[in-house]
Amino acid sequence: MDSFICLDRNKLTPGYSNFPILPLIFAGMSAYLDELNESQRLAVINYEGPSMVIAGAGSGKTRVLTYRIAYMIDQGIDPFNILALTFTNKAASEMKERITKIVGDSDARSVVMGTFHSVFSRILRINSERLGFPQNFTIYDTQDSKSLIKDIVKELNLDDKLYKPSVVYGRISTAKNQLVSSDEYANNAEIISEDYANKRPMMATIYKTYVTRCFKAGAMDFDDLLFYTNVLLRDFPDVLQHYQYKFRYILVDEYQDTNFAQYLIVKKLAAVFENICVVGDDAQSIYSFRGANIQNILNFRKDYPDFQLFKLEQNYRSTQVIVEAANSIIKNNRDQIEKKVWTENDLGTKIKIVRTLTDNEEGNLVANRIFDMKRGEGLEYRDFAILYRTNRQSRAFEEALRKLNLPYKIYGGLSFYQRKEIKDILAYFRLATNLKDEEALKRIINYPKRGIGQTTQEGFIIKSAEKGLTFFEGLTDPDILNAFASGVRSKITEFTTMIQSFHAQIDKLPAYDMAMEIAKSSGLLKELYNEKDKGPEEVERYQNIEELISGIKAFTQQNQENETKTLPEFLIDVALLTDADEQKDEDRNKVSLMTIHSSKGLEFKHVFLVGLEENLFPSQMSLHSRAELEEERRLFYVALTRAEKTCTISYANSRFVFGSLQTSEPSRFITEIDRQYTEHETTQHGGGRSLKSGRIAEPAFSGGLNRLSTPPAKNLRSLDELKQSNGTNPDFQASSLSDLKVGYNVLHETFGRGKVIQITGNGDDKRAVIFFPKEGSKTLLLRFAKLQIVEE
DNA sequence: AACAACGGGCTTTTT
DNA sequence: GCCCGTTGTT
Repeated sequence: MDSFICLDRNKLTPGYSNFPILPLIFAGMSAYLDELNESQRLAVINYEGPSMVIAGAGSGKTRVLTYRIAYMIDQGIDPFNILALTFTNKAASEMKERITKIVGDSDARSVVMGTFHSVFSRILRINSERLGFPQNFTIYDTQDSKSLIKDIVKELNLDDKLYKPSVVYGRISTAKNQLVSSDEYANNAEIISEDYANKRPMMATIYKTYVTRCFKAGAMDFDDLLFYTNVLLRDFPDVLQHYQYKFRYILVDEYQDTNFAQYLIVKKLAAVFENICVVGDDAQSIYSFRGANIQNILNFRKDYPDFQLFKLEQNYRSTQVIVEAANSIIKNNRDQIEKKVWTENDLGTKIKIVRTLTDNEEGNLVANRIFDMKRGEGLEYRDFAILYRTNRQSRAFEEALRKLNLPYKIYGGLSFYQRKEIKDILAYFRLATNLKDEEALKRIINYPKRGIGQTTQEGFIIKSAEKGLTFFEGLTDPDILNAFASGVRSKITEFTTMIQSFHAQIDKLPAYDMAMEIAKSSGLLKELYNEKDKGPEEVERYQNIEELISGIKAFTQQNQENETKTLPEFLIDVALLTDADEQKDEDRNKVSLMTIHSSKGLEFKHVFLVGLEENLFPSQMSLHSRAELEEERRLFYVALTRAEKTCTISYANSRFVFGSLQTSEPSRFITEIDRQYTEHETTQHGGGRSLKSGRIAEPAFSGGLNRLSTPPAKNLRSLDELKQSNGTNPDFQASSLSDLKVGYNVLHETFGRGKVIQITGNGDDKRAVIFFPKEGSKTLLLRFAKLQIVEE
C-alpha cells in the first residue's frame, strides 16, 4: 500500500543541465567487487560502450546491475546521468534500496530508475504541451480503455459480438506496440486485408475514433505512454537531444521482455553516447503475448556491432538437480542463445512428480505436504510457493490451506487499485484533476445515486458531441441544459458545481485535505459507511477506502522539501501501480500463491508446481504454433528455476473447467525433464497425507549424475541429519490434525502412544482429550500439539 | 429508476 | 462455477 509513497519521484526537470566534470577516480572504494565472480565482475566494471549481459536464472543478475551502477557512481559518473529501466516497480525499488546501501541516499536518489511506463509517463507530463496533452493527463487503465471501446462500437452501430472490446483492444495495443499509428493502420494493405478476412473491416475506424476520443479526454492508455514517447522523441529533436545528454548511461533490465516501442526509445536515447547495457535471459522471455520481442536481443548485435557480451552462467540459487532439469527442458527449444547454466550447489533431491484424481485433491495434497514439511523441517511459511498457470487454479489450494490453518497470500488477481470502490473514488480524483476525463465522469456521474440516469446521460453525450464539446462541457452548456426538464437541470448543475469546486482547489489544497473533502462531499464515504452493516464485503470496502485515504495522508506528509503534495501528484503513479509492487508486513511470512508469470524474479526454498496437464500447461491457446509452445516451455523453465531446494510437480486426472468435470492428460513438459532428475510418487487417495509414502529424502541417485561438475552432494542425507541434530526422533512426523477424530491412535513425542477420547472446541481453541497408557489422560490444544496419527 | 432473475461467455499470462 | 451485463418486472 505505501510503496507509491516511498517511491522516489525523480525530478526530470526540463531545460539543459550543465555537464559535471568527472571527479578523479579513487581506488579502493569498491570492496564489493570481491563479492563477484569473474564474469560478474567483468560485466560490472566494463561500463563504457554497448554491452549485453545474458544472465541465466539465479545467476546474480540484480547484483550485477546494482553493483554496476554503484561502481559507475564510484568511478565518478554523475548519478543524474544514469537511467535504469526495469520491468516492475518492485524491481526498481529493490535495486534502488541496494544501491542506496552502497553509495548512499543522495546519490542513489539521483539515478532515474523505474519501469518504462513510469519513467516515460513523467517525461511525457513534462513535455505534454508539445503533444497537445494537458500536463495532468489521465492514464486509462485497461478497464477504461475497454469501456471506451465498447461505447465507440455502440456508437458506430457495430456488432458487439464481432467487435468485442478485448479483441479490439488487443488489436489496437499490438499496433501501438509496433508504433503503427491509426492512419498507418488504415493505409496498411496487409493489416486491412487481415481485418477483412476476420470480418472486422471497421477496425481501422474504431482505432482512429479511439485515438481521437482519448486525445479529447486528455487521456493516454498504457501503450500510449510508449507510443507518444516515441512521437515526442521523433518530432522534437531538441527534446530528444536533451534526454540523450541527460541519460548518458542507460541500463535495461529484462531486455528480452521489451517490445518494439520500448526498443526504439532506448535505441534513440542511446544514439549519442552508446553507453547502453541490456540485461536479460532469452530463456525467460514470457511476455510475447503483450508485444515483447525476443528479436530485440538478437538484433542488439546488429545495432551495436562492437558490443561486449557477458554471460552469467553460474547459478547460485538452486540445487544441481533443479539446474540440470531446467537445462534439459529448455534445450527442447529451437530459438535460443547458446549458454550453459551450472551450479556449485549441492546435488539436492529429485523432482517429485505426483498425480491426484481431482483438482481438489491436488489442493489437499499440496497443503498437507506443506504442513508436514514445515513441521518436520522447521521451515517458515514463506519458504513455500505454489505456482500455477492460471489464476483460477488458486481456488483449490486456497481452500485446502485454509482447512489446515496455513497462512497464505494470493498474489495477482484483482489489485487494490482495481477494486470497484477504489476505482470509484479515484474517478472523482481523476475528474477533479482533469475535467475532460470521460471515463471517470461516466463512472461517477450517477454514483452515488443522484438521479442522473442512463437516458439523461446519453442525451448529454449526443448533444455534447454534436457541439464538439466534451461530456463535462456539455453538462455545463446552457443551450444543452435547456433542452432538459428543470428537475434534471438542477441535479446536473448541482453535480457539475461540486466537481468544479473540487477542480478549483485541486492544485492548492494538500492531497489529504482534498481527498477527504471529495470523499465527504461526493457522498461516497457516507454511501459506503451506510452499507457497512450489510456484510463483511461492505466492511472491507469501507476499510479499503480508509486504507487509500491514509495512504494519501502519508503521501501528503512525506514533504521532503517542505512543498505541498497535491492530489494530481498522487495520481501520477497510481495507474501504473499494481499491488504486486507492495509487500505488507503481515504478508511476509505466508505461503505464496501466484501465477508463474508473477513469480518471475522471485525464489523460494520449496516450490510446488501444479496443474501440469495438457491444455492447461501448456495452455490450449499455445498449441497452434511452435513459437507459442516454446514460450510455454520457457514459462515452465521460469517456474522450475524459482526453486532453491525442492520442486514438487503435480497434476490431476480430472478437474472442473467451466463447471464441468474434464479429464486431463499429464503435461508433455513432465516427460521432457531428463528422467534422472525426477521420481514419480504414488499417493494414497483422499487428500494425500504423506505419512505412509514418506517424504524422507531419497538415497543417492544411481549413475548419470556423476558427470556433474561438483563433488557428491552433502545434503543427500541432510534431512536425516537435520532431524538428528534437532534431537527429535527421526521417525516422528507431526500430522495435520484438522481431521483428527475420536478413536484415532496417535503418537506424541514425549507421552508416547495414546488414543483420542474426546474432541472439544473449534478453531484455535480446538482441544483433544487423549489417553496415554504411560501418562494418563491429557488435554492438548491441537493448535500446539505435535501428534502423529498412527492409525485411524 | 431500482432491483431481481436470467443467460452468456469465459480463463493464459500483466506493465 | 462465477462474474458480468442484459432483460424483465414493479
